[in-house]
Amino acid sequence: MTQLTGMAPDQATQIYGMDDSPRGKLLSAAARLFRDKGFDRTTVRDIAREVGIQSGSIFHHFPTKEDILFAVMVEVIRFNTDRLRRARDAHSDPVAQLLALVRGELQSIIGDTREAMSVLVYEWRCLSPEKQAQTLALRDIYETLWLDVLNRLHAEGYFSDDPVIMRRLMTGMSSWTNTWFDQQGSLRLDDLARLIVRRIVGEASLPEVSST
Amino acid sequence: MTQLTGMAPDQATQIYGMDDSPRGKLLSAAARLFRDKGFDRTTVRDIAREVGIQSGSIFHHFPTKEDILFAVMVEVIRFNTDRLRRARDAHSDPVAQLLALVRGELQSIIGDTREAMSVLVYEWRCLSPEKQAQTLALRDIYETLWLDVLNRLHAEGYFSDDPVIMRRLMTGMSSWTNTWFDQQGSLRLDDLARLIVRRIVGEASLPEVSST
DNA sequence: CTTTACAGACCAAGCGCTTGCTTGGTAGCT
DNA sequence: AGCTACCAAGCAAGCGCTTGGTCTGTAAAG
Repeated sequence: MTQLTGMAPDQATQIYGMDDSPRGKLLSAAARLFRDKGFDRTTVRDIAREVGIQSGSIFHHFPTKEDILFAVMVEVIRFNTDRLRRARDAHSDPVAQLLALVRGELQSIIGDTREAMSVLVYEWRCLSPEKQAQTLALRDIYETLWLDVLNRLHAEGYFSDDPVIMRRLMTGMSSWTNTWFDQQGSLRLDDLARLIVRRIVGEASLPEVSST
Repeated sequence: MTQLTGMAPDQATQIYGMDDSPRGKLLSAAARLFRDKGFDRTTVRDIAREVGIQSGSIFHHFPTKEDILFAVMVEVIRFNTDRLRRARDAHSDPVAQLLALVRGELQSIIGDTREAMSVLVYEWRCLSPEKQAQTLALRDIYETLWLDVLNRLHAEGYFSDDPVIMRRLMTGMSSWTNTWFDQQGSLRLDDLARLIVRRIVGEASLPEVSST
């Protein structure tokens, strides 16, 4: 009666980028719990209960609890790097590209992958140094996407300050939104994205139409 | 031989705003450990070892481990609210006031109280709901300081967007600096403050002289 | 078309260790 | 005499993880 594969245990509260295999469901549940209670306060028994199996059965899928956290992080970085790459490639104008990047990042932070993203920010130090290094390598790819666009904007005179520092200020603005942005509120994600871009390129003309 | 009061156990690595009483030393050590390892991964035995006493003796000063975390947070909010109030009162021009606030906040995040401040951001959910509410009340006072100045700037036409949202973007930029700012690096804290203020009020004239 | 083999998904029980915290008592200062 | 600061020992609970076994679906072998 309790084969996980064949049935929907509670609701299929599944996080984007994670499939509906036993492993994927485990990752979705773990991501949500890690976000809500933190990695350390989440027990393997919690995760097991959420998915509907015994705590010991977790270790049929992952060697350690830390590996679950690691898998969540790797999965979400990969997924969002892809998303950002697609968003950028949809435009040629660098301002439009920056707007697309911001929109994509906001989507990941307050949209479909918000659980896993906030885990990425807040549970970083729960990883062993080796796994931290591996995650960092993936993050570098992600950051290169940003710096390419920002460097071009800088070269074309859209702003005068150091692009690296501008990116850091943007990261701060974006990642903090997970503490206050209300999906139901009157501020639309797209408007917020424009607001942030305007902090960087000033009141220069922003394209009117929006696209994915 | 091991009375904590009468001797310096390691070095007096003491955090601003916390005195050199047994309680104060405990809080300083705890803040640093909480920052480095996180609240949950820090054991009362860790804190005790750092201070040079037995783990059980901790509970002569605090009823529970959570109360240590709570005390760290209350102490640092109080200290930094005072600092910001003084910074604001040193100026009458609203742009200069905003700059002073940003400088003060950066000082708290990457300067003297950086350990305790990052605990405030990252270990928030380790508090019980009641204690969270108490801390929130203190934070409201802190935030009112900001909104008063931002509202005035808004009214005087220095920027056109919602002051509340501007403050949130600023909070993000500021708090994120604790992940990247290098005290030894070439970027001075004061320059960073000006950079941030310029994101809000644009290229409007910033005062040249700096003051505490 | 059955039989046999096997791997993936899971259970029931529990081991060894760490954790926050308690208890009962002592040393020194005022 | 009493208070503050501490020690030495240890308890109960919870933790990550292990072990040995069961069930089920799939697929090749006979």
